[in-house]
Amino acid sequence: MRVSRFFMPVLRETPAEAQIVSHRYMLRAGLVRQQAAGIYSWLPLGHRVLRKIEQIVREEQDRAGAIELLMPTLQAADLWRESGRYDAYGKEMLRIKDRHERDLLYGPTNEEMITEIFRSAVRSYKDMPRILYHIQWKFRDEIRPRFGVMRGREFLMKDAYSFDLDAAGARHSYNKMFVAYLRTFARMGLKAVPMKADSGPIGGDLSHEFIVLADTGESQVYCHKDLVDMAVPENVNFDGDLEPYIKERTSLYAATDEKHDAEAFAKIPADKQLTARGIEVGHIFYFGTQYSKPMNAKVTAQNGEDVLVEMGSYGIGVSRLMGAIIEASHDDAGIIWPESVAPYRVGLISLKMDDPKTRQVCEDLYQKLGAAGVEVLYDDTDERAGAKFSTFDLIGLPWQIIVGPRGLTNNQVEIKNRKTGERQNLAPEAALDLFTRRT
RNA sequence: CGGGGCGUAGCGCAGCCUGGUAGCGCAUCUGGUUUGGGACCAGAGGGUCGCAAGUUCGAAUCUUGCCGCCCCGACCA
Repeated sequence: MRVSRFFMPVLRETPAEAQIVSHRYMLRAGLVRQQAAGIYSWLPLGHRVLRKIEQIVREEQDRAGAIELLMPTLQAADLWRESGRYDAYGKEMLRIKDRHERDLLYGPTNEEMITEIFRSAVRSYKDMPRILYHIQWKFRDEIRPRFGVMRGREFLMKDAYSFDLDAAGARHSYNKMFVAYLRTFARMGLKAVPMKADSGPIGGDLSHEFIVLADTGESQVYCHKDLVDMAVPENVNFDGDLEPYIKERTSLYAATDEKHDAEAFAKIPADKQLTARGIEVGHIFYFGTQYSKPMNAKVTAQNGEDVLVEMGSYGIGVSRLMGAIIEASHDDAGIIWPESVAPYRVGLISLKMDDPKTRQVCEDLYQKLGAAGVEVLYDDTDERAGAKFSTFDLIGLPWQIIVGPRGLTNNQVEIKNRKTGERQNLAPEAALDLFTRRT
């Protein structure tokens, strides 16, 4: 993409409403625009990041055996009356009437709907177990939205739901999601620690929150240091025994403020005690028959008896993750995107568009990088060098290729790593090779 | 919802206390000089001063009501 034809409204100054760093940079780098309290438009750069996060979530869900579908944002109130939650949910739920005065709601979550879909389609144990998920916009009318996209009212969420014949099966489904989450967050460059959690209004008795450690996190967390850098499970057989992966983590102390047990924490060796701030990016629940019972979701088991299905639900805050990633990865100049979610991998910066040699080398690099499938954002504008450097540091692409007449007198372009700040001078062909051979 | 604050040009702000018909920086446009870390000179455009009512000869400024946004708290992916 050429900057001269792109839509990337960067702000030199910070809008007054943005307090925390991720919010400030998201506005300044032109990732989002606020439309109302807690409701955002996703501008092209932000949209690309959102799609990349979403895709990582999708791939890891699929790998764990979950199946994607898509449910609507609007739901009929009757469905929620069946579970009893229409009245229980309170003002957080946005309630709407259609032209016929029928009660609708903008879904804050989808347990009822997925239970309805499942019960109407599945009769036999032979179609079990299943994990179904979708990635869809939700709305929760928070009393006070804040921190930009980190606590919006409208947000993109992956929510998965598991259906099993018995508690042991449900436990295995829970474990699948547990492991999938470890992999998902690690791929985004995040260190997410599973912590014991309250099951909250959704209910249930087995629940973990996945917390990203970041200084600006909204909640206080306590955990064993070894959890932070624990290796992510590779080559997992999701149909095999997953308990060892779970035990490895749950045997070490980790809790959010609400569940914190100071005595247990004190038993950790002092040099392993970690008190930090955290951002919740995922939450998994096992809740048994809490919805299948009132909604009468049953299947016939092998012995011919009808049994209520055992369920769990598993959320990831997809749009929130963008904020969390920035909180965890930035410096004074701007965002530092991990390569896996960066809107473009490479920024190609022409320092002097009216220098024929510079232009020719840039155009050639741009064309060849593109042909090789490297995502490149090419600044072909007449801006001054300093302005371009600042902009590219702000938007945080992992790599910059800086091309100017000074370097080209020695047939050199400069490669800058945004994260480390390391620079190296290479011939244009060598720079091209550096990015194309690794893809 | 309780407490605090803010709404004046695209962004950041001043002006309000003490009413007299709107200003600064950045950004934008034109011309020129510049050009490897947010240039300089000259000129130009751009504002229902959040909305409404009231007070007044006159309201960005005073009064009342409403709306929106931000921060702290209780709540949440």
